[in-house]
Amino acid sequence: MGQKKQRLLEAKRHQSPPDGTRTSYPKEPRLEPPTTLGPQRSIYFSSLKGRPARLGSEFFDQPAVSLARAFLGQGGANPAPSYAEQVLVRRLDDGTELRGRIVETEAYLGPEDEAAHSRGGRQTPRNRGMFMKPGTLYVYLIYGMYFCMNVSSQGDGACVLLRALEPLGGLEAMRQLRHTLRKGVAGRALKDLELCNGPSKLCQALAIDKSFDQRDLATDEAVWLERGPLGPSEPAVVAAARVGIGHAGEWALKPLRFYVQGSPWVSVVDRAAKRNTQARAKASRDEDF
DNA sequence: ATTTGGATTACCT
DNA sequence: GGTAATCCAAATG
Repeated sequence: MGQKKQRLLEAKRHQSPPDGTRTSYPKEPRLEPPTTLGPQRSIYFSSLKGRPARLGSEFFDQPAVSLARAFLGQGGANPAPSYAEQVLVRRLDDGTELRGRIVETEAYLGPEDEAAHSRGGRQTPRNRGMFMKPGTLYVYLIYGMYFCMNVSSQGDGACVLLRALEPLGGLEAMRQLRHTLRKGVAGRALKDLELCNGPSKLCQALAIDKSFDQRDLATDEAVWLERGPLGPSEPAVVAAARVGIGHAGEWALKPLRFYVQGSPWVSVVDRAAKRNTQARAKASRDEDF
């Protein structure tokens, strides 16, 4: 009931931060600028003051939890005072660039993490990417039909799963990719919110498949990471239990999933965290009076 | 050589 | 809230 309303309120709040500049979510499907020709600007430099937009290997060389938060624009190895949420960019063969701000991640810590594919130090042909240098992609097939995309971090067998993006560019191409790659023939058009709000959905939307396994996010021509626009402050990040790992005992409960608080683009909102947030918000409202 | 199950999604009641 | 879909690869014999 109040569920939907709450979500709208959250979206709205996040849409219009008090001081404006940080984030703005499109109110309606936005038509993309022409994507017919090759890049109209360099892949490596954005218009932002000549600052290199592409993140290099050093960014990925931090522990999994730190990297998982850094993807969301929080602390970590970002040179202060840079509080940028990171943008994943995928350049299709025809030159179309698809962009999405990373809003949800999960950290997998390596051998000791019972929920990780690398648990117990298992190293197999499939999960080799987890053990390669930070910034290496680990893409694997799940449930026989979907892909998940991870980025290797510092630490043996540690990596970060990308779980959700806020689509920023190439939305129509994403919609088409999702439409054609989706299993059902069925066909209502997907809402913007449905494009990238899940680990396998974002892989479909960006046309990421097994062929991207073990590629280097720092140097690959078809996929890379850019610093988003700088914000005045770090985004609020929620830490919650990871999704879809019923087994793994105590490890299933650890707060190793991270998402941008209040973002409507997140795949799963943590109920407990949400209640706490509301309680805090209410408390601070009450204090204001 | 066989068996088992999954870091999910979409559609059902 | 429940569950079918779908197949690779890890685990086991």
